[in-house]
Amino acid sequence: MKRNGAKGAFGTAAAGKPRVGLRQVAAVAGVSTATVSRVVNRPETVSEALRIRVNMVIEQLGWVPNAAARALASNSTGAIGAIFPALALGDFARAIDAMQDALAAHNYLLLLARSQYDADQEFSLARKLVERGVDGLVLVGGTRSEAYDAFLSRMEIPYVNAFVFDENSRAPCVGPDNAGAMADMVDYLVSLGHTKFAMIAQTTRNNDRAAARREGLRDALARHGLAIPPQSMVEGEWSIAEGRKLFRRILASTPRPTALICGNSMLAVGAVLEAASAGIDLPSQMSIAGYDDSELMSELPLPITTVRVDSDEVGRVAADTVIAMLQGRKAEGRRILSKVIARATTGPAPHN
Amino acid sequence: MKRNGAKGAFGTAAAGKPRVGLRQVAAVAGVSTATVSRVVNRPETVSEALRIRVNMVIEQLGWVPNAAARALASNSTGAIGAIFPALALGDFARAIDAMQDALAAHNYLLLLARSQYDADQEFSLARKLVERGVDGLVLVGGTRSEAYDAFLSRMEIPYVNAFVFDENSRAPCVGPDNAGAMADMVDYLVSLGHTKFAMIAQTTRNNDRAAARREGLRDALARHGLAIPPQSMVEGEWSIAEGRKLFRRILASTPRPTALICGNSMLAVGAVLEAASAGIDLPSQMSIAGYDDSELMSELPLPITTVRVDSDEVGRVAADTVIAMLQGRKAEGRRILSKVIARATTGPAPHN
DNA sequence: CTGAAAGCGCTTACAG
DNA sequence: CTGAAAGCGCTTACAG
Repeated sequence: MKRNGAKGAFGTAAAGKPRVGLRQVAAVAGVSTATVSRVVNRPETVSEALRIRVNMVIEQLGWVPNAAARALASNSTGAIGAIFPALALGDFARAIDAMQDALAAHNYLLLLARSQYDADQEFSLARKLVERGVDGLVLVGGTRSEAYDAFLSRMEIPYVNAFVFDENSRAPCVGPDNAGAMADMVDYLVSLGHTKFAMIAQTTRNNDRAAARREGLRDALARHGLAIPPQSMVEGEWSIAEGRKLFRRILASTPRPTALICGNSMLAVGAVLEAASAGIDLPSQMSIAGYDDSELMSELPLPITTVRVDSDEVGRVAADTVIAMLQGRKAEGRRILSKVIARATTGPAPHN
Repeated sequence: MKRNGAKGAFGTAAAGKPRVGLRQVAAVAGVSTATVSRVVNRPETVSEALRIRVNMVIEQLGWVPNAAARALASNSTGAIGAIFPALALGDFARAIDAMQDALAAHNYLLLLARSQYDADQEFSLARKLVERGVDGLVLVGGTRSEAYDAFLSRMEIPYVNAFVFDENSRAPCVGPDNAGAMADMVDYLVSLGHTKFAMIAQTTRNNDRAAARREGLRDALARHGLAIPPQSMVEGEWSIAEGRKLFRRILASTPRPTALICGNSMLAVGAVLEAASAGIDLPSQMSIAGYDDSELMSELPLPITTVRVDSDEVGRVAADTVIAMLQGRKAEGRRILSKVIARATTGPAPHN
């Protein structure tokens, strides 16, 4: 049941437009369709004369190969899917950029989706991407429902967990040691004499990175014989306004902490700005630290102490790892380094 | 040349895995492949009994349709491509989020790519997206090379120009009147008595929005009998550090302007911060205004005057417009409103 | 190095 | 409402 008005290698001139396809290219060039395909996909297997001739015809006819047909025939789409909770947050944005570059270098296209920190939405997007035939997947975090996990292994699709690191994960992980990063921050602040801590964590629901950071902080404090009282542990999203509001809450709690750790850069900026509004001098009266080193953290009048994660590296390595898996090479995952960047908002604990 | 070890409707049980497909679903359900397809795509055309039976089998077998095959057979992929210069900049990030939601509501998937303000890269990404079979395209801006333009019309793919507005464009435009937005800002500042202007424009290369804003500013000034001297017109990227650096340059130029307009929010933040460092009081000694209303603009100690564009609306309407075109409905494009938000960084011109 | 032809997994007019 | 079957536009073993 032909959809075109005519048939045969040349016959399509009748109704509608000829819709140039590989078949027409082959006909005009006087070669088989196999040869055209080879010129495009494995040019080294074709004689130079034919290669040149075919390429000229392709150019002249302006043929654009149909990726759906190619995917169907070759069982591979040349696309990698990535699902991020959000696209515009500092660390993620940088990783996405780096990932796209790394994939492009290997001629893969990145299909990007955003789950809004919603587990169901992520699963549903993963299904859509797989249906659409991505060859591999980059996911954020390593915690998912049984059904989602089962789906992933049933589909036998290679994927990596980004922004987390766990050697025992079933999929390769490419990310920082979230708990360890926070422990480093705690150690740094304890070394400054702080004993009364508070935290404005990033919402931990559907966010195993944030949860790991919170636990990392708790464990590190415990190691020093310290603890955070419940009223000094709050959660917020990713905004300056939220950081301000929650800082007020922390301030009202007793005992007033001398060291506040924020779960992301925007919360930290909000807290620092609100401290100024409240007339609290940093760091003499209180130390504030963040997580994620966006430009804002260093450019504000009071540069903010934070944890820097090489997010470009996360994106680049995540991309390379999926590609390695697709090529059947060993894919190991990699722990990405993080480090405390001490700046003006932290200092020795005030004397009592 | 079968790739599977066996053939026939049931025969694939041999080697490898059965790879459940529509064919197996049909066989198990005891219906034709046509019926399975209808159950999935036009369920209302199938009797309830069959629909239920088939859906159970689909569920039980965990069948995931192959989008490549579907695209090839139906000549439509259910995907819309979008190419943005960058993904994480305030206005773009918001538009992308809104676009994704609007597309998802119509069951379209968004394929997102990033051109880095590079015209060649954009053209090449457009080709890749079209090869990959997107049904439509959302592009940023309305200026492109002849070859790119020709490609777009040859492919007969519906697309919209986002973030610009031009009634005479060959494709529907969904965006603000960039020149008019800047003219409004000029009018506002002139009404405050300013006559000596400077601008830190966003780089205008490959950016017709930034160019339009610069020209809009020039024209508006001319209407008031004013002009910007060359040394008071500089260009920068999207960063606080750049805003700081260029503010220093503006400050060193003669005559020193009393009103500075910045091409984006980060440049404005940098300029405002650097003004503070330079001991220049805003707005008594100088007025500074930005463009784009990110959270930063209102949350810093000195809230910054800016132009707000409803970017969510840009994304939403752009998505709806492409969908309308795909459905063969009239697609008109739409001018998105922008408005000046006066805040603390602007005020009456200082007396000489 | 090149070609003839089957097959990838769906959709959809056509006939009933 | 349902089914038999052609066709979507490529790729790729197989044979030469």
